[in-house]
Amino acid sequence: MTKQTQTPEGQAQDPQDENKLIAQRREKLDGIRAQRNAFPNDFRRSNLAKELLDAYDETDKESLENLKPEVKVAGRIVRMRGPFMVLQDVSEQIQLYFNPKELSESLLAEIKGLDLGDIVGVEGHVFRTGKGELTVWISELRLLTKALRPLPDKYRGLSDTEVRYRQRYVDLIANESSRATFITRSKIVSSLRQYFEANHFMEVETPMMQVIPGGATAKPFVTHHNALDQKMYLRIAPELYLKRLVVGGFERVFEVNRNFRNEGLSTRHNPEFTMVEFYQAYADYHDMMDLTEELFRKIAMDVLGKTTLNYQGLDLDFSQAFTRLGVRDSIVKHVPGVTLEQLKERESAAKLAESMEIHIEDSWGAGRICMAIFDEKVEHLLLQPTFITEYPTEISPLARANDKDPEVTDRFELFIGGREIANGFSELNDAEDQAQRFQEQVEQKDSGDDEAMHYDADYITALEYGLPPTAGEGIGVDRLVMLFTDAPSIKDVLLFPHMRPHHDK
RNA sequence: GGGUCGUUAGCUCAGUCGGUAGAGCAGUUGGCUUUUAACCAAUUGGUCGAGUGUUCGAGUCACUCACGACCCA
Repeated sequence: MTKQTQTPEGQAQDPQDENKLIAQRREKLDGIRAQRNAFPNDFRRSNLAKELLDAYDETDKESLENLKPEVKVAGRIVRMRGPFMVLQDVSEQIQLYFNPKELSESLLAEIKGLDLGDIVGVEGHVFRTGKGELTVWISELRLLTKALRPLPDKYRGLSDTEVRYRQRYVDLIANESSRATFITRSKIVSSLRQYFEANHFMEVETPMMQVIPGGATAKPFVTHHNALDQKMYLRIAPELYLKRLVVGGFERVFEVNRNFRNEGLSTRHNPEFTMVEFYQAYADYHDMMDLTEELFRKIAMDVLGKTTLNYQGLDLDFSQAFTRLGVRDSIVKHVPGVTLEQLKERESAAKLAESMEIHIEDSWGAGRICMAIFDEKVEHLLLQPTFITEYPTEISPLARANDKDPEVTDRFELFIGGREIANGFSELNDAEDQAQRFQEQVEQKDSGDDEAMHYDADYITALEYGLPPTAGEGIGVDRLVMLFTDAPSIKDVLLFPHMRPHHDK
């Protein structure tokens, strides 16, 4: 918008901040400014690079010489080699060629003044070079935007992870693999939407800023509404709002959006992350598990064209039915020497946890102790897609208790590659039971658990109007994308991951 | 929060035992002009993350801090 280096007096503000490469480019830009509009916006292209590469894929050199298709392309110059340049647009890269002997002096000067990173509009005809590469023979070229900063290494790209995350725009210019990751992410989200829409789910948007944060056990971010002089929270989950909508009669709803949890950062956690959360009336958690399998297969087919993939060396197959296993059964299966009997009573479960050096609290029941054992000993072993079911009621305050065993709920979590990917359950739709469970959460909060839930009176009121028997689920989109893009860190699938700010600049 | 490793030119990286800071790419100049990391010749470019200390002398050793990566909790 403004010329950063120039004060009104024309003095350089911060000369030592400018390296020589940038200074040279600024000089070129000043020269252009003196002659004409340096940032014209009247060039319109006729074709994307990929359209041309596809259209003439099978056309040989001679046929192209007869056709001489006239085209206009636009994009960023990412490589120069003698009379050749490579232009990169959103779709692909295409080579440009100029013959210095046939060009006007002014056009030759325009080309000579180009730097890597500049954005140009080109007119010319498509031909094939001696080596067979489809190329646009430049007859006209205009600089559309001067790039003031040099690009990373043309061959090795940008590998500094910190710069890749902080300056994603540079990463996207320089690294094809990064572009591919985010294109895949977009396809996955699109595929999700298609699936839910095809199955008569309605997409909705519910509050991201909430007065009572609910729907999950997590620490929220706190903010403040000035006009209302009111404390507000960034949502930790949309769950309670989505179920209000099912009460209202929207029997199938879904939302793809951000949640915010005030936790540490890791290769699996970002403070804001994307979930798709969905609810279906007249369905139970078995239906949700079936739906999940179907959804994963669709996404795999849409994104990869097959139902198998390799994640960080691990072969995954979504075509087979996912294993379904209770929490206790999974412990018995994966931890040698543990019996089902040991896990049923609090006393024996606590003893077992102690022998494993797993920290437990006095207030915890057998179920919660089992979860601690599961988290420590089993979760990371669940590599192939596995639904773990029978979550204890004491840690599932929004889930429907099992009809036969009220100590556990009709809930599941999906694990793939040793990580939690999804969480779903038959919803608790008994308003009185829900009120009591909220009350227990409040007691836990009072006794120091800052992740425990608030009492949401309006949600109870909604349930009192009647929530039809419903099941719901949330799937972590970032972790899903990690699987499909073989990304080791969540930061690789977030365009702008949260980074600690630099202080010394 | 703890541990390990990293931070050197615009980018990617070397830098030996503590003794004048290097390469490739990018840039500049010239040549070449249907190349493929184009090529040939010449050449510019450094607050060695920040700071303190040890030393005659620190990119190098010690400590503190910042940021990042990985592992652990």
